[in-house]
Amino acid sequence: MKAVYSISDLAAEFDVTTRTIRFYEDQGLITPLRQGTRRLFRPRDRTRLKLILRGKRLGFSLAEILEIVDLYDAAPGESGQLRLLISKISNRRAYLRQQLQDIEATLSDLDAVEARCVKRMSALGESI
Amino acid sequence: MKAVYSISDLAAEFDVTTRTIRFYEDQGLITPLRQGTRRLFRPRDRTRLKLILRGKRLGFSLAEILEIVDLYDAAPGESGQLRLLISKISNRRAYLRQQLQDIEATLSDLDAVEARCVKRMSALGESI
DNA sequence: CTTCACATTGACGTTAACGTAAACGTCAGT
DNA sequence: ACTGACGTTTACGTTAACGTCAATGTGAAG
Repeated sequence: MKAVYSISDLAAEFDVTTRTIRFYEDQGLITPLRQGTRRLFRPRDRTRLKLILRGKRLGFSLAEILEIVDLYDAAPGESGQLRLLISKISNRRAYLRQQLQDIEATLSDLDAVEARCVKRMSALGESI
Repeated sequence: MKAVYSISDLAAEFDVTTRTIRFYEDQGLITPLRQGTRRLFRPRDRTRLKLILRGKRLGFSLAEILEIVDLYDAAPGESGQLRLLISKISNRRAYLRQQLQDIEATLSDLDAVEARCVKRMSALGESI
């Protein structure tokens, strides 16, 4: 666990292009330090990137992902802000639960398809 | 459960535009019947649409979704085809399992954020 | 017959999320 | 001093998944 990473370090580790990482910075998703003109990524930035990619695998847009990762290090002092944050979290949870249902439904569909498939194969007298 | 649906029936039921449905037909995702020039959607088409939208919620592209829904009513006779189908199913399962992990990780993250949040509120002496 | 809601096919416009190319800076190694 | 690997910004190109007209057809109701 290094203290700083170059842009190509992270690109290699997470299998994205440097262009992608710069684009994420452009969109305000990451804010690496600078040493002169070069970007310096701290562990914090690395974590952010990891979260971004996780969000992408779940099909969220970058705008949504920005909202989500911003939840993580929001430290609002006022109680109105806190209430808003909690409500956002609740919305996000509802969405994720829907996704869970979708995945389970799909997995069970796949089970059925595969079962038919195996049956058909054994009918053909084939070994698996 | 009607026998046939108009395009706007389905659009209303699933909260998409007719444009979207026509686009899906264009991409070969649905193939409704025709009565003259008009589209006639059978329960089969309705089910397909439902599957498509489920795929979308999981962040799949239409191309991927086409592959997935095609798994469902593939009835290949030859054993090579069957083996291929089973391998595709297995790949899909792996992807879905990754998504499950992502969702669980995110949910647990949200738990942590919320806990911090609640703690902060109680420190402010507020009721929830 | 006309109106009206609903349908059709084109065709161009739009947004997100990068890809790609150009033109250039910088720094360690030989 | 030169090369090569790595970095930078700027800017135009691309693809997916529709949106948005426009022009037109069609069937039932008044």
